[in-house]
Amino acid sequence: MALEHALLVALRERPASGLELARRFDRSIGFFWHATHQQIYRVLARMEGDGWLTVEAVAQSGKPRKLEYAVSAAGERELADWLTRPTALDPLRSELAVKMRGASYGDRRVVRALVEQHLAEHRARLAAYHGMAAEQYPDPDSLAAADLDRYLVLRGGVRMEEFWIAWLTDYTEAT
Amino acid sequence: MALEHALLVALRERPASGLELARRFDRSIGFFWHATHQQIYRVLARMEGDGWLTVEAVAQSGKPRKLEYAVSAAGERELADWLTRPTALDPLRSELAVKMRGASYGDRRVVRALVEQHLAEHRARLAAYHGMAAEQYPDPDSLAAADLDRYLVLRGGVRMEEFWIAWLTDYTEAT
DNA sequence: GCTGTCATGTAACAGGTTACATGATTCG
DNA sequence: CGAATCATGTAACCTGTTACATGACAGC
Repeated sequence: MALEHALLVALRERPASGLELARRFDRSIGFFWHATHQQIYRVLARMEGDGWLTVEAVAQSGKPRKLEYAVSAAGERELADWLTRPTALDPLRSELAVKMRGASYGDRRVVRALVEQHLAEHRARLAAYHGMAAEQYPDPDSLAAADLDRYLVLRGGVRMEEFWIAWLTDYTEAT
Repeated sequence: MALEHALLVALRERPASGLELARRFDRSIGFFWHATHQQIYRVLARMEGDGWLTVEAVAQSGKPRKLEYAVSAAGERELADWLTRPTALDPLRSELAVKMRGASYGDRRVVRALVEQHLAEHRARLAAYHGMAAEQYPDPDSLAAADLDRYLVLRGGVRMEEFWIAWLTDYTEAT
């Protein structure tokens, strides 16, 4: 499992509650990882039981109290160790690709329309990522350490959307 | 679930046994979908129970008999219907991206080495895909219908590997 | 008879999704 | 009071992975 380690990275960047983590996973880190709040709560509880995290109840003005998690020394060791372990190539599962491949067994025009819809959504995402890059990293050449890492992963998100746009455009032009 | 539908596509292209499907999923269709033989057997049995597939025991010379599955009329209807249903954007989960983002919480040089190893594997895959394209589709401009679809998905596989190579190269040059 | 390959499976588990439940607090 | 938002969780289910089991057949 790697959600645990994605959470360790997120919590080392900044301690947070379960819901805050879920929201963060819908943005920055979420280019390449996603999790629902239900799953996050479950995993946080287990990690705290394993001693990787510490919890603290934090009162908030105007909102219910939240449980803020932070990485413990044992969690830091686990994260550092995990970072050195080899990783298999990340498999991609694309339902859309299966539909593109099987288009001739149904209505090709509908499949083409689905592709065009995805294309529009990927274009919107690309624009959003460009906006985030311009806002959060106005001067990319002067970045270092953790800031540089975050920027480079955002660059990956941009390239990913460019990949989808290029491929799906290719498809619509050829069909 | 979409493994069922990926199997319907694969079996409409050509009836096959469970193990043959598993092998096929490691190649052509496998750019964007993967499944182990254990999972495939389980799903095939359920699909046959649902009436989407027919089975036939086929004797082979020099090998044990195999169970060959083919798509039934009900399966064809289901596939055609699924092809018209909208699909959410395919989420990508990348452990390597999490490691890149968290590199500063461990040994950055080791993370960099992992990235270089992935880079080499993606280069090898790209070469393999180019080889498949040259061998199976020597004249892409004259393709139509199912052959065109398969070629366009292979193009997607090529673009995918190019995405990884561009991004990971980017990363190694910046760190 | 042993090893390797082909072929089909079972069982236990881990990971992830979906639907629902509960309570605090603010705002109209 | 009712609706909306924030926050934490439970339960049931589905999907996918890992480890193991079984048997047929070929070649040495």
